[in-house]
Amino acid sequence: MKRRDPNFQLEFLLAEVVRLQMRVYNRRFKTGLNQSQVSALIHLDRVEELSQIDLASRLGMRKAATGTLIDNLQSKGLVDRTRGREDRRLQLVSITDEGREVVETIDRMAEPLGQELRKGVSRDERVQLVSILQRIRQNLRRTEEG
Amino acid sequence: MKRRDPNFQLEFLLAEVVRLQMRVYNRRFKTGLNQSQVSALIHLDRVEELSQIDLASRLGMRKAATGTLIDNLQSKGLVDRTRGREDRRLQLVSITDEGREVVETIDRMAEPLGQELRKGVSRDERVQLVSILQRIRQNLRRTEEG
DNA sequence: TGAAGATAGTACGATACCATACGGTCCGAT
DNA sequence: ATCGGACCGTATGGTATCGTACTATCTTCA
Repeated sequence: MKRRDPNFQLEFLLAEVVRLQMRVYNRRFKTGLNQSQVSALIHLDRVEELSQIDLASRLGMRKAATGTLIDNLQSKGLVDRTRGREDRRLQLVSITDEGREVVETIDRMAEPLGQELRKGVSRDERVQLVSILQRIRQNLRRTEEG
Repeated sequence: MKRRDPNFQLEFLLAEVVRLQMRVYNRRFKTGLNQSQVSALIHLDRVEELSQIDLASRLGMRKAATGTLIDNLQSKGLVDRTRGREDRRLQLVSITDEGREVVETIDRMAEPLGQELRKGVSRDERVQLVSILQRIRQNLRRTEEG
C-alpha cells in the first residue's frame, strides 16, 4: 500500500465523502435550504443566540460566507439579527419560531436518510468517528491560526 | 445529549471539517492547484488512465465539474486526454511526466501538514476512520443512484 | 438493420464559499 | 483622553461545484 494511495489518504477521502453527502442531501430535500443553512439553524436552535463570527467558527466557514448565509435565512424569516447591546460590533443571530418549525420538519425528514447512511456502522464506531474528527478539527483550527 | 446536537450530528461535523481542511490546505500550498486537482493527479499517478466519469466517481464529483477540472490540469500540461479507441465516447485521461513531478513535489510539501493534522490520532484510529468513511461512502453511492 | 434507449462528455447558468479589502466599534497603553 | 491596534461585520470579485439540457457514440432488440 503506497503512502499516497488515495483510498488511504484521509484528506481526499473526507472531501470525496462530503461532496457526495452534500449532493445526496440537497437533492433529497428540496426545502429551499441547503445543508449548511440547516446546520446553522440547528446550532441556533440549541444555543439561542450567536454572533456571526461564532457561528462561522461552528460551521467551519469564514465570516463573509456566514453573513450571506444568514442573509438568506433572515429573508426567509427563519432567523433574526440584533446588534449586540454591550458590544455593538456584534450581530446576534437567533432563530425564530418559524425557524424552529423548519428545523423540526427537516429533522423528521432527514431521519430515514440518516439511517440509510449509517448502515453497517455501529453506534460505537460512530462515537469513535466523531471523536477522531473532533481531534482533527482541533488540529486544523490550530493550524489555520498559526 | 439531544439527538440533533450538532457535535454529534456526523454529517454536519464532516462538512465542517472538510471546509476547514480545504481552506488550510489551499492556503498553505499556493501551487496553483487546489486539493481536488491534486487528488485527481494522485489517482492518475496510480492507475495510468481513467475516463472522466471514472475519475468523477473517485473524486465524488459530477462529470461536468470533473471536465473543467481536467481542462485546467491539461492547460497546465499535467495531464493528457485521448479519445477511447474502442469506445470513442471516452476521454481517457492520463498524467504526464510533468504531472508526476508535481505530485512528487506536493507530496513532499504536504507531509509536514499531514503530520500536524494527525496529531493525537493514532495509526489504528486512522485505519478505522478510513474504514468507516468507506462504508458511509458506499451507502451514499447506493443512495444517490436509487 | 435501424430505431430506442443508455452512456460519456460538454455547455451554461446558478450557488456556495473563498480571499481580500474596507468601515465601524472596542480596548489598552501612554 | 486618545491613538493604534484588535475585532466584527459587509462588500466585492473569483473559483469550485452543482443541475439541467444538449450532442455524440454505443448497445440492444424487434
